[in-house]
Amino acid sequence: MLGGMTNSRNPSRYRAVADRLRAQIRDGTYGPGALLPREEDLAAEFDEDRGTINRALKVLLAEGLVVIKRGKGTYVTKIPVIHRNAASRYNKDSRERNGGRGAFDTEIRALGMTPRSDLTLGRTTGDQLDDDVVEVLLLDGHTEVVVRHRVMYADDIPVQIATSYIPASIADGTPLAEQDSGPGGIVSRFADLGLTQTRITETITIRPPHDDEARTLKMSPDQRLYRVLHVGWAGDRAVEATVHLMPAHHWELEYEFPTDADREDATG
Amino acid sequence: MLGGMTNSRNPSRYRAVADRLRAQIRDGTYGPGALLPREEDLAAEFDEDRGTINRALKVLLAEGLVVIKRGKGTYVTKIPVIHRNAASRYNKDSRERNGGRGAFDTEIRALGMTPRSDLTLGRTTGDQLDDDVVEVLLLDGHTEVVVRHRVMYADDIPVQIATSYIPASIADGTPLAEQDSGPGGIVSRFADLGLTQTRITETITIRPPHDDEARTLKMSPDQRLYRVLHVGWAGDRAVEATVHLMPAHHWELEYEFPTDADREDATG
DNA sequence: GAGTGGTCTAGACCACAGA
DNA sequence: CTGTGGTCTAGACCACTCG
Repeated sequence: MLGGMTNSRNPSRYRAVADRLRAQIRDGTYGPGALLPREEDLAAEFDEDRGTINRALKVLLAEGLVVIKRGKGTYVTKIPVIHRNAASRYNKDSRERNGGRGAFDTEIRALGMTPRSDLTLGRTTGDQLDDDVVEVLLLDGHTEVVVRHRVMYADDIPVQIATSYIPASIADGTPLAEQDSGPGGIVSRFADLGLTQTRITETITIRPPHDDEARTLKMSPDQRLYRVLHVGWAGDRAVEATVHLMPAHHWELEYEFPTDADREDATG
Repeated sequence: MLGGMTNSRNPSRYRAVADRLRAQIRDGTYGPGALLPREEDLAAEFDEDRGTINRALKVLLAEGLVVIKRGKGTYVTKIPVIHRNAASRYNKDSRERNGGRGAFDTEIRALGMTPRSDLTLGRTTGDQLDDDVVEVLLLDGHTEVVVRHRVMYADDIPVQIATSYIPASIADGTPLAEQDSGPGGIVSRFADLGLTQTRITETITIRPPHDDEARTLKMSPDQRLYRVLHVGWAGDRAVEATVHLMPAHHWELEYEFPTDADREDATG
């Protein structure tokens, strides 16, 4: 009575268990924040080996549906999905509308949660940066960049790491190199410097977290994060690059853009 | 000699094995398309149990680094990352530049691969559609929509499912309801109808594939796909919604948009 | 049928949390 | 010290591929 499968839909017992638990989470049997029975009890309930249950819970963990606390138990995830609208983040109206708070604050408050963020300032050269950041900022081994490293929380749960890189030649002597970048965020500061960002590009990839990122964001290695490389352009010059790391299961990303019929280069 | 860990970086043996194999894939020890040794041999090589090796390979599978073919062996993934630029896809210049071929063709040919796609036409009512599609197209239980379902391949490897929904009231009697939607893709057809899409919104989420999607895209349930809900707006009316499903490890998504300083509603 | 991966089991030991 | 999850093992059986 080993191995085997029930049908083609559920190739394995642990996936079948995962499916059943997932359904129970969705239908409210186990609501947000609820503590699931311990694995041994689930094993008895489903008449499976504990190993099978453990594997099933790993599936749900990878999907971000549960949070497993070693030594304590397995809980249903609390956070709703956070919506990030890229366009409105960099829209002047929006920036001023929310009273000088950043876009992140708005996103989190929209969910009735409390935003918080920790900022660390630093500087470095291209050696230790991701290749694409180096490339877009035209860095060589010597050029220094100011690093603004932010860890963002919603109700004390870490939901994003955002690291901005600004060439020191631009940032030095401005609020960009200071702890408090002032109302409206750094985009407004660039405008003050005469470096109005007219164009934004964002490149999205998905990958597992590195060890340090997993620690900071309290993620399992089986979970995935969005890596968004955000670049602000003043003309053809990249004046700022920011890498956003967000647990994929917590976020939904939205983009909005005009087609060429609506742009200056439209011909018809 | 059971359990245990080597250090805090590699909490478990299977992850350590995964790390070593990942490194070997990156450094070319096992190049694209290469066949890895069978699990039993890897077990001997790393002096681990086969179960541990199997678990390590599952990690790499979930990351999309290997393709496991039951009964045959485990191979290093061949496909490079495909780049999708949302803005240029819907730019008239680009559409005409590539000789009437769609954006997908361009994306795949840019990698030296051969694109192919299968189109299935159908129609349905809102009942069976995703909630967000129903909502944006203002569908009720009766309104019919034309469904254009495409499965796209690169060198015969499935890399995307794109399903477009167009209200029948718009599509009927036009090429939109036909097998061949004509040069420039359906966006050009909308323009012909006087429904020039002036604005696009795309909403991105990550999730595991459903069973049928996993089969079509040859994905493991542990892998993830991007779900991009693309909506074309003519004024305030959504004239088309397309759901793009793409294995996350195969794709990189790029967006480009002007800041308000560059838009008609700019005040300063 | 032989070869390869997929999974299950049952028991054991480790690591972290908390009283 | 107890409770909970994390992992490893060794063996066994199943499923898919190919000759």
